[in-house]
Amino acid sequence: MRQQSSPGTAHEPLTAGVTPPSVLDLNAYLMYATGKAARRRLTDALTAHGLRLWHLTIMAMLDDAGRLSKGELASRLDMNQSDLTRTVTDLDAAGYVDCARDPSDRRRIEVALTPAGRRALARLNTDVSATEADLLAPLTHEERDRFSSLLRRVHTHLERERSGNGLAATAAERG
Amino acid sequence: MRQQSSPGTAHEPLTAGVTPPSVLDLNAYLMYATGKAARRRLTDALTAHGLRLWHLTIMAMLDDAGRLSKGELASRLDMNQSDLTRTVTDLDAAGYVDCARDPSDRRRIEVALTPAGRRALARLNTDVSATEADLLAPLTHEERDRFSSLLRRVHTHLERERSGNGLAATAAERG
DNA sequence: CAGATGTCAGGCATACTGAGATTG
DNA sequence: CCAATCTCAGTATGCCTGACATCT
Repeated sequence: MRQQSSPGTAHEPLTAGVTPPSVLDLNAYLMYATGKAARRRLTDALTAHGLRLWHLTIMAMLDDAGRLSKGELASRLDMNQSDLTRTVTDLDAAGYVDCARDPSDRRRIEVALTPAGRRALARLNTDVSATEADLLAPLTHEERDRFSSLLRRVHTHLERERSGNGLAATAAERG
Repeated sequence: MRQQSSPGTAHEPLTAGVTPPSVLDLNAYLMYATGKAARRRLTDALTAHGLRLWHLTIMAMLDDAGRLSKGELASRLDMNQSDLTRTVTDLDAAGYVDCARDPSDRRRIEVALTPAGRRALARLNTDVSATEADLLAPLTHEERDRFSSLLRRVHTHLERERSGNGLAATAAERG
């Protein structure tokens, strides 16, 4: 898998649709393309369980953070409010989450995982881990950690820029 | 990693939508999320020029590879044939590409950039570079190179897995 | 009243599938 | 006839906006 810099002028034998040259110099394109592949694989793994990507993401977030309002969920996941409403409705119907108005501010609706939701998440975890391993197959253990760390910092950066709140840089961005 | 809410059920200081905890342990999610952000920024930069993401991608690929058939284009860009057809129609109407049947195999339609297309691409390049710098802002020069290299390897891996072309090794995948 | 939160309807872009036309 | 290439129609999901209701 040497093919780093110096694409040179040489037209390699052109082994079918292997890798194009300088479009790949666009990191933005690479991020987009690999992200697309990641999404596709995750989606494939989930449809077997009758779920979609956002279902998993929301459940994972609730597992981490506990009870969250719908607005917070949407904001933390960089997700649209209206889409979140629909998706949480699905999860509620499936019995995976529980929705309840915040008594102290009745505008807010707080969402939390149910035990059934936690069990479903545990089942999904197996497939997701496999997907993950598959995605990063060409990297060594060490490289995966480095990659993960860089990704995390970029993600934190983008997350912060999006929600527009100018917080001082935290340790997260320094990895 | 999996575990109900943090011991204190109380709301943490809640520093806005900064970063969630263990959802981020999913590299697949990180790849998806950052890819989404990359796409959004690229798209924003392009709409100012009246183009969409695929328009840029196709033109960049043609700039690299020269004349390509529609099928090859779709395959190299991990794009759907039918979507490619529509997008190339746009580019043709805009005068950015030129389509011609391959005389030696009249099923194939070969596409190439026109001079106008090349000029358009050059104009886009400025905005795309800015987007790129913005995306990777938190990384140092060195880190960007490392990140880029890792991304490239992952991308190549996924690309190869996808279209099990005449390559010997990877016929196994692609379920 | 203004502002925050959530719901709903709909538009556009992307991703995918399948039928059909043309050529080899 | 079969296979490859391309075109077209239609669907599903994701992403986004705007209108509205409810609550503070």
